[in-house]
Amino acid sequence: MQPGPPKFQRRKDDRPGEIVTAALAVFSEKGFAAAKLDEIARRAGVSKGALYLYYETKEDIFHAVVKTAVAPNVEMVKARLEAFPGPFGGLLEIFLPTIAGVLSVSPVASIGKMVISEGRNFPELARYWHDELVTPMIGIVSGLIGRAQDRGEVRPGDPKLYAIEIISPFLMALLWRETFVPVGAEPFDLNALAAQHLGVLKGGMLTSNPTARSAS
Amino acid sequence: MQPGPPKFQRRKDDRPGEIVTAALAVFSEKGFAAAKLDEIARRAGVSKGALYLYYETKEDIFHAVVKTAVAPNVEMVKARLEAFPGPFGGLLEIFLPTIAGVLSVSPVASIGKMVISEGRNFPELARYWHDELVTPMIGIVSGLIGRAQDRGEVRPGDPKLYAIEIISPFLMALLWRETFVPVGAEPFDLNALAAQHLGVLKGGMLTSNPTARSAS
Amino acid sequence: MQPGPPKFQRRKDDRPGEIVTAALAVFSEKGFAAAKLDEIARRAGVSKGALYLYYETKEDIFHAVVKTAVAPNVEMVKARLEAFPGPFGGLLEIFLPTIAGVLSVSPVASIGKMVISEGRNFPELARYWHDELVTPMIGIVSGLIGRAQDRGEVRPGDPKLYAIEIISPFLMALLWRETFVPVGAEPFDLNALAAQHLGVLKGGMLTSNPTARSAS
Amino acid sequence: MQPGPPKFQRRKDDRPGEIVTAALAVFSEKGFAAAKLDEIARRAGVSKGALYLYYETKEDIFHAVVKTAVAPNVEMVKARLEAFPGPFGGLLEIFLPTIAGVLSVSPVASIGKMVISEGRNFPELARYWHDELVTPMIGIVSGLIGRAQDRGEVRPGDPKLYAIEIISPFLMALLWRETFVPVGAEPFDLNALAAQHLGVLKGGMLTSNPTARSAS
DNA sequence: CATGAATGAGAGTTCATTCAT
DNA sequence: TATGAATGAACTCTCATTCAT
Repeated sequence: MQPGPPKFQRRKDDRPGEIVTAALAVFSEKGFAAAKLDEIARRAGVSKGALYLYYETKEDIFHAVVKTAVAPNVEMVKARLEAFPGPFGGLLEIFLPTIAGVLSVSPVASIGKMVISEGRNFPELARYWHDELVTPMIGIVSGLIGRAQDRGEVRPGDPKLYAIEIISPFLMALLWRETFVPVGAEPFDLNALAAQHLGVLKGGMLTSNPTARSAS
Repeated sequence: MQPGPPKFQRRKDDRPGEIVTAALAVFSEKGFAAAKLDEIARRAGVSKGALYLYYETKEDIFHAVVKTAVAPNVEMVKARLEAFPGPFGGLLEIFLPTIAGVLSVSPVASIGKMVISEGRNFPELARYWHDELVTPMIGIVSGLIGRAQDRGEVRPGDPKLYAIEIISPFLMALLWRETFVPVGAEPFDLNALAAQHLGVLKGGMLTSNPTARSAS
Repeated sequence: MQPGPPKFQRRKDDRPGEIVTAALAVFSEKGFAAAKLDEIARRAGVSKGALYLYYETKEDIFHAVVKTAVAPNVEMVKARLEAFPGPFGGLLEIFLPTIAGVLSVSPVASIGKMVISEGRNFPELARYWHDELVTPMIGIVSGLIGRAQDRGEVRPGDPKLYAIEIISPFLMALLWRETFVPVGAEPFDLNALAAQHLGVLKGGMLTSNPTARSAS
Repeated sequence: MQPGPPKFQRRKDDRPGEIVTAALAVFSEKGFAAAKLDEIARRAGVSKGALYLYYETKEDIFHAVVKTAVAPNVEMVKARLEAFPGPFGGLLEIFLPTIAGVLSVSPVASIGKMVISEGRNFPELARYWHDELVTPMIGIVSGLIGRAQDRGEVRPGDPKLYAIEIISPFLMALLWRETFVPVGAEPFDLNALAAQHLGVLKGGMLTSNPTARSAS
């Protein structure tokens, strides 16, 4: 009789992390309701009962998954954006490809789609994302745009709507990837999108003579 | 009271239509899994058993709902877009506000969100939408853009990506409305968005001298 | 292929009654926690799911069972007791055997034991029984005793404590039957108990000269 | 500090006793099924796993609790009762208040209620209590009554039923306290009950001239 | 066609019990 | 001995689907 893997396994305190990782995968594949705790447990390598050592309910696990994506990101992005030295056009040149890259690898994308999908049934989560991630992000970008307008770099217009302009093609590409690529659609080339989007924004959002700004 | 006509045959007997209408409301409020057939039947004014006289399963009803939005729209939009006489810039001027208007009232918006939300669990639906609605629409717009590029009205670049550029802010506004407005967020002013978006596209996508080269 | 019993059976409105009857049996045999809905359903001849067409939760079924015993009894007993024409001693002669008889056949006995057993975990039920059954009953009996004292038939003393005296041997016999008889103990002869109890009460609670009462 | 005695051997190491004490509290508050081993362990100040070093199963702990109450009591009570010198009436005068006192403080009361509540599910325990505690007690009292009858102190009648008469009001008061007092009912004054009960028994059970026939 | 009571498989959750440490 | 993280069987409850009427 081979000893095989022991029935009871390690009991580390990275269990919550493993569970959240497994849950993220299952929730984002199936949605909240269709996700089975059995499968989350299996993928996390624990028994179903073990989930309840760390989380109170299925919904609680879902909350943990959604909140995972938020905390570490906002401050870092804010710091990097606000520390950028050059003009707004230069910032776009740097950051559009960065967004494209982040969306390709980060779980933020999957989680964002989950928030969109399940927001109606979990208003607290929608509110949490709105308050903790989306509003701050838009605030940061709007602020940068407003200051760029003061400097004459960006045309007149509502900075929030400009922020939407900047982000929305990436959101659409993300949803495309999650929705239509699995059924055979061609995925968008995020780098090409970033490049072409940069062109549109330079031509349509920035002023043609950025040197006209009041203080050089 | 004549015994001739059987009572009054109370309505056009558009039971399937009534069921789909009720189902659209419930599915878009709750999502597929959380929608109860009891509620759909109640809103449709029929018994739960009656649903099964017209549809085989819950999923079947969902399919019917999703397909509803597609058929009548594509051909009409295509006809109107391709019949537009003026230059591409003029077309944008007309159609951006139209898109804004349609998204405000049409069920296409709700259904689109449903497709995004539930696509993973119902690949046939994702494929159906992709094949029947999204791809044709993008094809139409890409075609217009391509011809406008031939006429020198639109800058060089991938017409499909330009199509994304055009649509994506409206998609984002729609998702914003469905996701964050219910938890207290400010909705976007779709008309203002259309106006500002038009400005960006004119500056960033169109050429400044469209008549420059009539034939390439 | 024999038709056999149809899979779906009658749908009368005496289902609640059948369920409560089955539930009474199971709850009183096993206690609340150890009673399985599977068994209640099986004994009621319905599926597990059918229970939920009539009751919201297991606890709800338990409530229904407990309340069953109360309503029809109090008023009837009160009427009969208060309509009794003769002296208190005669009333005891009639009613002690009656109590013995009722406890032998009525579900009140089982339910009473359930209330005692589960009262801690279901305070509402304890309160309900206290308010609706026990307190009224004791009130009635105390009232009779008080008036008998006024007539000089019953010795001085707290009428409520006398009421306890009257009832308690029957309660004890009931609990004996439910607790020890199933493991082989000899059951009490309720009639003999009633007779001997009557003797004790006549000698120890009633006055020796009932004719001394003020109004004869 | 001498290295001799190993540390201080912190306590008498009466773990089983501590566990039983904790378990008594939890079982009598919640009943068997609703009692959680987690809570017993917590109250006993040990880990959940430690319970299994001393007892095989939850049921085993329950057994230990129930048996606790029995052993030390029977012999002592028997000795004291049988050593009582005076007539039966005098014995009642002494012992009724004693019973009242014991029921107020001893865990026997709680355990007795547990046996009543859970007896159906644990027949061995019912049998154990019946055989080891209840039957002996009733035997002792019946014997005393029988001898008192022989001495002409107690009226004719089944001694066992007289024993029931004597005890049952206290049992009822106990169950009242456990069941209805927690939901707001007035508790019985056990001393008043003992006094009034004594009066009833003297009048209804004892003869008026105990010395009449010394030997029958 | 239409009803809605009834079904039963399947889900989330609990908790006595086990075992690696 | 002692711990407490981990297990997994069992339970209550839900709801899409079916069928007697």
